[in-house]
Amino acid sequence: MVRAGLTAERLTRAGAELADEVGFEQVTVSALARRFDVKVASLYSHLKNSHDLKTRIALLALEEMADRGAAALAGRAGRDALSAFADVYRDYAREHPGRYAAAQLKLDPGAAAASAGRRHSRMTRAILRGYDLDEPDQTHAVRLLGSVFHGFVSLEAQGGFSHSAPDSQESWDRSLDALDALLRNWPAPRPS
Amino acid sequence: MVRAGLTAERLTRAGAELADEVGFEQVTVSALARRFDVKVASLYSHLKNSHDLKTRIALLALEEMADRGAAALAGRAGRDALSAFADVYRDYAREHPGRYAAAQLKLDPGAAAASAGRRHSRMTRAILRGYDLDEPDQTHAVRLLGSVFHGFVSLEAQGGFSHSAPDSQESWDRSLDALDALLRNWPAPRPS
DNA sequence: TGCGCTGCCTAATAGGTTTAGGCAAATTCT
DNA sequence: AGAATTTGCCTAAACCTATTAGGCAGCGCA
Repeated sequence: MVRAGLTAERLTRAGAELADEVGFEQVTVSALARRFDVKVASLYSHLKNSHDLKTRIALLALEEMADRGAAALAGRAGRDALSAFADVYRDYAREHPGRYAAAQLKLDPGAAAASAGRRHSRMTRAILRGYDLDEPDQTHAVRLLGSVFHGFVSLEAQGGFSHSAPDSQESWDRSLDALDALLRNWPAPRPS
Repeated sequence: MVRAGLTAERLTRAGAELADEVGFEQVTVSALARRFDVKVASLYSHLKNSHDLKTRIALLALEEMADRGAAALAGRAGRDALSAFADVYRDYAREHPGRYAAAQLKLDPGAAAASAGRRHSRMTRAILRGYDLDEPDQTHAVRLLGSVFHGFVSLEAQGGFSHSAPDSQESWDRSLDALDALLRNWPAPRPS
């Protein structure tokens, strides 16, 4: 009986591929076992449970996006950096829809702390170095940017923008123009 | 044997409550049957299948949000309308996390057409009447607003903004300030 | 060469999904 | 009212996923 050579890492990678193929929802310990031509129970020596698998895929996706983000930011600033960084999320979601969905998993505090979440917010903050914002406006802007990136990408993936003109690519470009203009001219809190 | 009086509508409403209580992921035909103290198979005269149930909950959530949105917009314009409308999504997601999650379900074309999706985009467009935007910028702005609303609310729900100052409420207010400023001063496409 | 650890297996339990077919309650007709 | 019919919930069964317990064989090392 030849051993399959299972490890948590290989399972996670295969799980990520599976997610991209059939959707993150359909990622199942059983399907993964089938893919390795192995009995389901065998996976439980490497994974705590199904949720553990999903969490690992989420962490992988967050790392991969962070890596791409870092590469995109290298040597860029201002609107250039903004655009390149934003495209990282959009492109990643298009190439790896299952992984992107995984990254939206609500992580428990332990996993969240071990995740690339901090890298993401640090990189977003780095983009703002090209603009003139002090705390706490910088944090507000980080959150706004994150919201736009995630919101646009996920509405687009949901099909929210399809079947209606103009092309969503155009809206993406113009939204980034708009964010760039906004960051260059960040408004003071309005008097309440 | 007393009849339970099941209907698709009652099941949908109960499913929505269940979603808010235990999370949309955990909404299951079995759990719903338990809640009505009825055998699982009985639900299949009212629901095509599990996916049908989820779709109905999603449609309900979209309708409810659209209703609230319409109420919020009545008699308001400009920044007031923007703020009230945005709060509809955020408040709804906080009051009804399971329903809000349901509303993110990717609908098949049939369901999407029958959904309140169009109402949502028409209302968002109505907000822009308080600003001076022509097509196609209006469409771009509609999409950007939708992205911010959904993105912020869902990152917040995921816990993305917790455990770090400042309060996410503040970022929400300032983001709306920013959007208001942006819409008042929507930039032309930058020369490429 | 044999010892032990590790990795994958069999077996079993529990719960969710879905279909087929039955009986009784509710509704309609005479 | 009583009979006929429709409808609603049930039993039964097949199948899938998740998870745990315990077994045996291969591989690494002495």
